[in-house]
Amino acid sequence: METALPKFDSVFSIDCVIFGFEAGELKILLIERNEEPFKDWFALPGYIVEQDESIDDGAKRILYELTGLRNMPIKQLHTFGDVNRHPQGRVVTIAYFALIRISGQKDLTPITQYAKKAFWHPVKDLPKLAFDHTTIFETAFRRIRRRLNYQPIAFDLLPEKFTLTQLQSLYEVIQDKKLDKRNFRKKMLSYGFLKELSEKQKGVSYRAAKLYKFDRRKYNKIFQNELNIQTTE
Amino acid sequence: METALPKFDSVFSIDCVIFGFEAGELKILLIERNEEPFKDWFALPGYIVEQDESIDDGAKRILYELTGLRNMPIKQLHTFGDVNRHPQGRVVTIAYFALIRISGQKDLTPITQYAKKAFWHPVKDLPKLAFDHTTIFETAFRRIRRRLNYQPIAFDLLPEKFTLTQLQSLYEVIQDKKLDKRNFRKKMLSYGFLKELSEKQKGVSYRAAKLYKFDRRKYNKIFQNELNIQTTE
DNA sequence: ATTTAATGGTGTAAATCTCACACCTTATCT
DNA sequence: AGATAAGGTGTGAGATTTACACCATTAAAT
Repeated sequence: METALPKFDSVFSIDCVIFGFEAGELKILLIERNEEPFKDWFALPGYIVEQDESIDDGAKRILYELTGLRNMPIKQLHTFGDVNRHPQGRVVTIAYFALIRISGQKDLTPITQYAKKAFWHPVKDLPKLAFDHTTIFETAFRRIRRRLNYQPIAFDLLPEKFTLTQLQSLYEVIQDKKLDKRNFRKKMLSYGFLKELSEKQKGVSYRAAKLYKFDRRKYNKIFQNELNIQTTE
Repeated sequence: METALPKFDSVFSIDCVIFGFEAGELKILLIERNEEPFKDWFALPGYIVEQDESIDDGAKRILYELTGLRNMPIKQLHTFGDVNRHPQGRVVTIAYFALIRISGQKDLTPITQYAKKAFWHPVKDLPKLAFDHTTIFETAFRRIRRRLNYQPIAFDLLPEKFTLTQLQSLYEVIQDKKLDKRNFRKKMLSYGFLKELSEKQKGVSYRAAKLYKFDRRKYNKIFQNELNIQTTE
């Protein structure tokens, strides 16, 4: 038996749901905890916020310390504040989420001892997570599913240069439904914010596809008039 | 000079942005504070959460105590956690919002001494508010503006029986643009969730309009298949 | 009784968007 | 050369969106 853990009196923590896309699968970042409670469990990267940092800054710092990912473009998701969500007392957690390129990231090395490791795990077939982290994940997943329809978030998950097939399969994975190839391409290209490159895909054992880039400047120009693109929420 | 206020060490508060519609104007509920800091200022109804209540419960309690409104259907908006947003120390605030019927509410009497009074104020021409409450309001307003396009939130603001003109003018006020009368009516009626009553408007000095009701059961039946209607976020 | 003022209530046609649907092309591998 | 695997393309039907103007009804004023 271990000694009782200290009790918290009203603290806030951050938990991050970081999405990535790799090998045709949507994944999130998990850590393996190295601390009680829930020692050795898998969990979302999260920790307690300091007194003298904003929650946004804290979220970035915590994500960095637990996973080695610096300065990620995270956004606030939702705050979870049930009385008994944390066994050590009153811990209200502010959840953040981000969609990032897995490919561009070096290794995931926790800077602190609180996590043994950090790793990508497919969202299909997630293990049981510590605390109420499964609920937090589900909230985040619902959010990006909806948001996919009105914000260009897919491009954050893809490599800088991507094929239309990759883009389509990402949409299919997030929304869990098949899309029609011709209609999908027609629509995507009609927006006018995809830049066709002269390069082609490499290293595939079949006809190589054209590569495209997302042109954010054009996107902003096109959609600046449409009612309030939300950027921080 | 007054004595220094006590310093807070990591507490959470709730602030509520409660929208109403009256006399053709969109309004929110404000209180006049009766406590330092910002004594005598106008502010969103808000206070500090207790140790033993969830943030959702706390939000309902606080709204009740400050305005006399019981058991409102509030939803979480966003959490504001800049370090210096509260002069007394670290107070992270979780903002909630709701859209309600002004007409059905009795008087707004604060139960606690912390507010001198509570009252409706048009969102056009809001006064300077305490803390970062202006920012919180703006976030809430952006949220409902967007949401109006995909959720039936307008009916929460209207009386139970309303005319199509009232409904249209509410849309126009929230989105700050004129809509075409024929197209608006055609579309609203095409959804099939408005029930035409046999009653007519009363007490107007011109031709009385037909009254309608929002039929939530029908709405749910019609939209149950459409990807995840978000209810709690 | 008539007029005025104010809002209620209605339809159509053009343009755009959405959706369903199938085959040839290109590159690589054997 | 043939097999394999994905790349890439167009059309027509139906639904939705948009622009647009006039008569009807009621109460109040004269």
